[in-house]
Amino acid sequence: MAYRRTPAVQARLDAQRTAVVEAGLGLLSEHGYAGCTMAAVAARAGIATGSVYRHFPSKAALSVELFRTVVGREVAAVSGAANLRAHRTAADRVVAVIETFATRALKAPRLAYALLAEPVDPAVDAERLVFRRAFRDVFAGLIAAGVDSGELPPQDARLTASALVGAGAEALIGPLTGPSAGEAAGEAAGPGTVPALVTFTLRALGVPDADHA
Amino acid sequence: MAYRRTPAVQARLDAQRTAVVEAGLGLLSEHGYAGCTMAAVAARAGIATGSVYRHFPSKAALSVELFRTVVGREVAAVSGAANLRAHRTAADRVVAVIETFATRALKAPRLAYALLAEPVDPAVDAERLVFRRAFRDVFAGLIAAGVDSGELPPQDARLTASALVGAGAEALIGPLTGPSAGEAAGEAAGPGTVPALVTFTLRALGVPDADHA
DNA sequence: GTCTATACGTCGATAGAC
DNA sequence: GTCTATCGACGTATAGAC
Repeated sequence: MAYRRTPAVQARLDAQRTAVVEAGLGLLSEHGYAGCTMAAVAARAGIATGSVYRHFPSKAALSVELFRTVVGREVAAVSGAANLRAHRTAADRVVAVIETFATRALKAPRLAYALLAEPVDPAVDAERLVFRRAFRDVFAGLIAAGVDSGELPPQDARLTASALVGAGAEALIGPLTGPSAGEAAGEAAGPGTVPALVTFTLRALGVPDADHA
Repeated sequence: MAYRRTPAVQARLDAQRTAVVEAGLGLLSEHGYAGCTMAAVAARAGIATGSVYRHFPSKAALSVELFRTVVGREVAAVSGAANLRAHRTAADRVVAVIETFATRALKAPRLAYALLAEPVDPAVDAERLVFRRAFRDVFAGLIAAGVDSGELPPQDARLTASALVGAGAEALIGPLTGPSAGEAAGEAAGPGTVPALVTFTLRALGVPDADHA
């Protein structure tokens, strides 16, 4: 008689896989990809090192899954912020996205650095491209609407959106690495980072009165 | 008696190393890092695959050297453009950097994509961070001067500089991948890319009359 | 240049599910 | 009784220290 996986076993396997992912997310938040060794993940998940390979064929595959999971959260968060009914203008929505993104990043700097800039396996690098596209599309929709309504000056919404994604990411990398890493001083994540980024964004969009209170 | 490398041998070795780098640069320009296999580099340099390891301990080391070489050129090019005496304002200089960078990138799209976004070995990824810092510093100096002179509104020059680096890089990735790669249409590198990026830059800097001809 | 330490991925053995 | 999941140590490669 052939062996058939019972629901109980399947449930246990699923739980174990979840535990692996949870362990990986925890390590990623605390020590970035540098701390995500297979041994460390396994230990935190309470299983043997070799058992991780029952769920992921390689470290790269696990790394990609962790990346996608975290990025999924971030995209959902900024999308939610953009769609709040309190925001009446396109600029408001774009700013909400930037603020949400930056605030969340600065609140979890190690994780944000891991997602944005930490040198990683090429497989994860490839995922970064798709995640940036996702953010770009969020921006592009908002900007296009603003241009159509006449609120924003005519512009290539796609290009402006890409530029804002790059600007936000790059502007955060400095403040992100400053406090945690032992870099040369002068990169402190001053409390002015988010407002400064917002001002940059509004100006870049071509909002008439960019220097708002 | 110990073996002593004669000048003639040394010269031949140096020439071989140069040939390897040249071959790598050629492949990088034509097919990106994807085309830079050790075998392909060796073949183009006219030596055996194993001989490449006489000059570079690993593929990663060769990749890093190629990256640094090309980026060095780019930094020199934009620095030169920024320092032209014809430019009278800080905004002019910043725009010159952006234009130079973008124009050169669009003229060598495969190479630019390799430098900016292609998934690569983590060692090259780490180099990207230092190269971005170099560009940021170029911008930061120009912007700080503009703020000091009152030409530009008060702002964190460091942050604006970082944001512009990210914006320029990200805005180009789309147009760069569009024409060559078989992506979905709509990402064409229209002739308006550079002007659009310049407009974005001027607005972001807070230049009063950003909508210049 | 050697030597140690770390980390990925695999393997044989054991315990347990069917 | 057969097949599978788990363990944990091992092989191998690589990076960093001395």
